[in-house]
Amino acid sequence: MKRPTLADVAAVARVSPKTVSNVLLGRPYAAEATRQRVWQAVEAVGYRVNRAGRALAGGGSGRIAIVVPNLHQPYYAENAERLILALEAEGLTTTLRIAPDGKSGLRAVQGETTADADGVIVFPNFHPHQLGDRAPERPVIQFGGNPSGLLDTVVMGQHEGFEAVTRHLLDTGRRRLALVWNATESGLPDGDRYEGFLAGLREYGIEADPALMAAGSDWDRRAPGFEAMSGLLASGAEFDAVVCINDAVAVGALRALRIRGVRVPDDVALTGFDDTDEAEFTVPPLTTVSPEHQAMVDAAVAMLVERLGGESGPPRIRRTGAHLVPRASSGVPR
Amino acid sequence: MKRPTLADVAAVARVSPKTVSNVLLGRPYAAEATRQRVWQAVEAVGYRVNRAGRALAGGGSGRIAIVVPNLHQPYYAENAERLILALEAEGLTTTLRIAPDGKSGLRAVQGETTADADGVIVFPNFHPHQLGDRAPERPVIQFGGNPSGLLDTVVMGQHEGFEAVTRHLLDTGRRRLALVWNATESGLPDGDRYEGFLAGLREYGIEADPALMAAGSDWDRRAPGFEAMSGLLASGAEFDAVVCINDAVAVGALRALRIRGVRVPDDVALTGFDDTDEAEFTVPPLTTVSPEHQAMVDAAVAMLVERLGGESGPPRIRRTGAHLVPRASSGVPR
DNA sequence: TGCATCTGGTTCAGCGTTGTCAATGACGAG
DNA sequence: CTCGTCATTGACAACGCTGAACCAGATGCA
Repeated sequence: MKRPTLADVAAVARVSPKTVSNVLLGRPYAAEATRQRVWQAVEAVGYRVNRAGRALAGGGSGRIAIVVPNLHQPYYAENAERLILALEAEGLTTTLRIAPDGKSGLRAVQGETTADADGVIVFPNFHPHQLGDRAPERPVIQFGGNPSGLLDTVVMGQHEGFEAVTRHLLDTGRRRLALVWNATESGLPDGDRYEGFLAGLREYGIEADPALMAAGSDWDRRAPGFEAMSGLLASGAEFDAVVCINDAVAVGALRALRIRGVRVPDDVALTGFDDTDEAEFTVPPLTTVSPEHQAMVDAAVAMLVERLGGESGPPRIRRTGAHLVPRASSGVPR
Repeated sequence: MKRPTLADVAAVARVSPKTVSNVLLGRPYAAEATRQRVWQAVEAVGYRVNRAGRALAGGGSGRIAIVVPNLHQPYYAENAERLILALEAEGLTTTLRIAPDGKSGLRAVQGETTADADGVIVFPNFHPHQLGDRAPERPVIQFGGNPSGLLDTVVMGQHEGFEAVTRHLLDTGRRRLALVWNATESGLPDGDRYEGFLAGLREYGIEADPALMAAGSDWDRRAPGFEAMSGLLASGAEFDAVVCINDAVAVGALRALRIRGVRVPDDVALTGFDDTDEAEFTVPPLTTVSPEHQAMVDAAVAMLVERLGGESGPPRIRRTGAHLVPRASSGVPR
């Protein structure tokens, strides 16, 4: 009982294999009657394309590579899940590639490790300039991060999100806001998130205080969150709120605060960014910003499908919104 | 600049394409000198196999489908990551399939949605008897869960793990142990985990108390953990420890306890199972059981590779160990 | 010396699909 | 009535690779 092929369908529909192929691919110039016969025959024999054959013949594999730094961080896992489901809904199949460092991420984007895919969606962990100056041949969509001008990119509402969370803290009476950040090349915060933070402060006429900024070594939850927060506490700096670059870091920071006996939110308020599942279940639940992940996923998949459909032109940027999700970790002190 | 093919390599090595193929596949009967020439030529032209071609020709796609119910639950995400990396180390590529319910899980195992894979590793969320009575044609490895006798299965140390955690609670003075469980068909706890729990109690001559058992609706962290725990608290039952079926459930339970003002570990001890990343960062950190995930992953991949290598015979079972990871959530009350 | 066997390699066909291009037939225009 | 045109379909050759079968030369053995 072998798997049926195009020829089997063709025999039943009394047309040539090529015509079946044409109908399946939605090519024009196929009489309505033929079209129907073919689809019925497909049903009848239970045909499903052999991707390998199609790929060999030049029709594309229908496979998309999703490149993530890891899966143990909820942000990546949750969005990988959304992407896989959204791509499957488009009839595309997926392959997940783990690229822990910038180098492997780059190789994946450039096709070295993703040769069997028609397109790539990448969570960037490399610096854009490493891409060289020309775009890759296959469609590559960058999911989040700062746009480089080389790749189609979905940009989340980082600026407005951080502005909102900053204002929220100021609105609720906090005044000395610390920052727990990822390490950057310059050693100082930068990018849209920081700009949003500054914009929030500006509304209250407050200056950012470098003494209240701690950078972790990585985006991983433990290193930057726990250690950076511990360092900040040890420095003796005084603050009544902590803005973290993301939820993972905030979870680490929360633990550091706890160990030191600092009460959240009574002594300091704490906020994250991403609205991952775990944020709802920390103790206390974490105030965060929802970057509207589903909208990001939809935008990424839409751009990819357009590119696969032959759309050309310069790299595009799609922006999605972000909104504050206030929870107890930034509650008003008793 | 097309991608080089076998023929290109063959031209450089001055042999036939087939010989190149043989060398690449590690076939016997190839002179050492030829072998070397071929490998050098491969290097020289930068050849990498075209999987589509190989798959079409019957050589297998080298692709393994990993079937998980979801990725937002850390247990699945973390192990999917380990599996992907382990499989890549074997030169296999992976495709992740999300099967939220038993039905889709079943279809994935039976090949309906994983036709392009040479083998499958599945996190079971279906009942074994649904498989019918004959094993699938492709290698399928079951990762965790209860062995059915139909699939190669990696069994984690559930019994010993739950026995250990139960004894740990009893050793530290707890006496009335509640259970927050997943829903089963019978509505009562069952399986190795429950047996382990009972075995632990038995050592202290304590009977399990049905009034202290709460079943959630799902394995997802929110439903069973939070709701089941809330229900148990509302029932007025008295207990000084809570054994949860896994970390995710424990995280939900922790929140329910917190909301009710129950202190952990002062009023009640709380334990999980899985040793997911988040267990280390809850407040307080969660006592749990490590099922030695890496050993499970290694066993699963080893069995799969053996099967791909042509090994036949009846379904096998590989058991891995488990050990207690004591943390503050089961600390001795002050 | 003659024949079987082994070693190292080749030739050929075909896997299932699609692109190219040619073929068929109907139909309207001149 | 003939020809050109258009809509529709089919024949054929690839795509890159591997299995089966085969071949040439070297070796072993009686």
